[in-house]
Amino acid sequence: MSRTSFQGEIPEEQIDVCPVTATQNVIAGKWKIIILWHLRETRRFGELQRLVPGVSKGILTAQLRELEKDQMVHRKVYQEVPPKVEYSLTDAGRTFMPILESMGEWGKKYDLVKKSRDEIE
Amino acid sequence: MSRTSFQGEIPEEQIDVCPVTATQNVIAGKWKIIILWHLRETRRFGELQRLVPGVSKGILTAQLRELEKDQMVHRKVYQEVPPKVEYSLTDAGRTFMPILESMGEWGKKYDLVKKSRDEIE
DNA sequence: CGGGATCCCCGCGGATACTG
DNA sequence: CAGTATCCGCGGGGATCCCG
Repeated sequence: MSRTSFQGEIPEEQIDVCPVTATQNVIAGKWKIIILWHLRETRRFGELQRLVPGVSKGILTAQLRELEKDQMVHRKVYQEVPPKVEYSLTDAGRTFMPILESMGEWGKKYDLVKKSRDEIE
Repeated sequence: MSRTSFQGEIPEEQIDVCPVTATQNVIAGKWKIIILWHLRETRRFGELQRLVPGVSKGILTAQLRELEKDQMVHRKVYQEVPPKVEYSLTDAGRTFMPILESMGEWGKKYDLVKKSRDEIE
């Protein structure tokens, strides 16, 4: 009777066995991809907020904290007044850059395709 | 009638000028990446549901519909009983495959790094 | 300047039942 | 087999206020 598993039930050991899903989990979050993108270069917090249009402080902080926890982003605090914090990519974050660049390239071409199709319709 | 000028108005499509964000919008959705991944090969609906552990029929359908709308996935219906539907990648979907493969590769290495760090702590 | 703490909302995802 | 239709809940994201 306990042999049948319900939808949504996944054996613990099989969670994240798929590398693609593991990656998905890291970049899941409305702003994470664009944040990582702008972190090609070291950025200060306020700078980052200006670069990512539409995000609020609170959410930007939250997403950065998660990226930190996932060891994608490094946070450097300068003990001075007024406060200064710099965000940069970790090693793991840097190895992800080629993917982000590919996504950028793909996004450009995808946009062109979509627009040409929209003109037809 | 008073035609409102374009001053101050931002055309919808210029909001997403950033190609990376455009890509983000396409793959946003809990299951889309792993779905696309399994669509390297043409798959039937039920097959897809077995390959993506944890997703329900309804949600799987919804995500596939969105991918269809974004011209990433093609849906082929065979008019027969019992019903048979095959999903495959469109041209746009196929051009996205290299990125998914990179994500898979990255996910493997990322997993190793995380596990080695977890052992230390 | 770079946050933390709260409150709130809505929309995504999940469960179940039904269908051609 | 491959879906719809419907209800529901939860949590991610947003707004606002406060703070060192």
